Amino acid sequence: MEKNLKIYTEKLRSSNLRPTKQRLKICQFLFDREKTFHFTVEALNKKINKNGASKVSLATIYNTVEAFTSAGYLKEILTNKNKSYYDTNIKSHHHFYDEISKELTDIHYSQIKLSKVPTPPKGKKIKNLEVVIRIQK
Amino acid sequence: MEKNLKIYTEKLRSSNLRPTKQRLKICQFLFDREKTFHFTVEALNKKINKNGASKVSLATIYNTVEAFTSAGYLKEILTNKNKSYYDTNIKSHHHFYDEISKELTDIHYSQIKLSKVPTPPKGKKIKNLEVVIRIQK
DNA sequence: CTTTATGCAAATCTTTTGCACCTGA
DNA sequence: TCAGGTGCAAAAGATTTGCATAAAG
Repeated sequence: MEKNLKIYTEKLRSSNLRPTKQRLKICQFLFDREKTFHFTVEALNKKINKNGASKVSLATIYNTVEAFTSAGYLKEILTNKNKSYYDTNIKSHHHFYDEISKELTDIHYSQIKLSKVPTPPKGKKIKNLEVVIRIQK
Repeated sequence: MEKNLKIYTEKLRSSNLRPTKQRLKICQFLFDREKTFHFTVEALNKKINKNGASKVSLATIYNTVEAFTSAGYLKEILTNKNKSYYDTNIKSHHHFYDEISKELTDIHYSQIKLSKVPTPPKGKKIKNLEVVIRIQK
C-alpha cells in the first residue's frame, strides 16, 4: 500500500489539503476498495477506530469528510433521515426510495434514459443528474 | 372558511384521524392556499404560533406533520440538510440542487421527459419519480 | 516559525419520548 | 367512558464550535 499512500498524498496536495496521517488513513479506508459504498460519519468513525492503535477523533472525521466532499472525492446522498450519508461513487446514479421503510436502493445508471432535460439557471452548469423513484406496495 | 373546516374534518376522518382543533388549524394553514410550498417543522411552528391565542405545541406539530405525511397529505423532501422538509405538493416534481449553496429549486414537471424507466422491485410499484439535477458554476 | 489540522469537551439544534391531563366520539 | 391526542419537559442523537496542542511546510 506504499504506492497508494503516495497517490493519496498527491491527490490531497492537488486539492490543497495537507496529507496528514489521519487523512491518509481515511483515504485508504475509503478508496482502497473495489466497490463504491454508502456510509455515515458515525459508521466511518466506528470502522476507522475499530482496532485500537491511533484513534482519529470524531471531529476530525467530520472535518475530513466535509473536506473530501468539497474537494469532490465524496458525494452527499440526499435522504430524509436526519443523518448525512455519503457515497464514494461521485458519478450520477439513481435510486428507488421506499417511503415506508425509508430505504434507498441503487439503480444502475443505464436503466434510466432521459429525452428532455432543462437548461440550468444562468451562470450554472449541470454537474450530474439523479433520479429518485418512490415506490409503494 | 366554515366550508373548508368541514372539508378538512371529512378529510381527516377519512384517514382515521380525529379532527381536533389543532389538526384543523394546521390543515387550514397548510391547505388554504393557492400555491403549494416547502416548509420545515420549525418554520411551521413559528407561523402557526405567531399571533398568540391558543398555541399548538411543537410536539403536536411534529406528530401532525408525520400523521399527514403518512396519510398522504404531505410529501417529505429529500435533502442533505439535517432537517426534514415537507411539501404540500404531493405530486412528482423535479429540482435543481446547488451543492455550494445547498439550495433546492423547483423544476416544472414538463421540463423533463424520460424515455426509459426501470421496473420496480417485486411486489412494489412506482408511486412517482423525481429528478435532482446537481448544478455548479 | 507560521499556518493548518487535530482532539476533546461543551454547546447547539432537531427530533423523539414519557407521562399526566384533556377531549372527541 | 375511553381510546386517542395534546402539552410539557426531559432525553436522545447528530453535528458544530472553541480552544489549546501538535504537526506540516
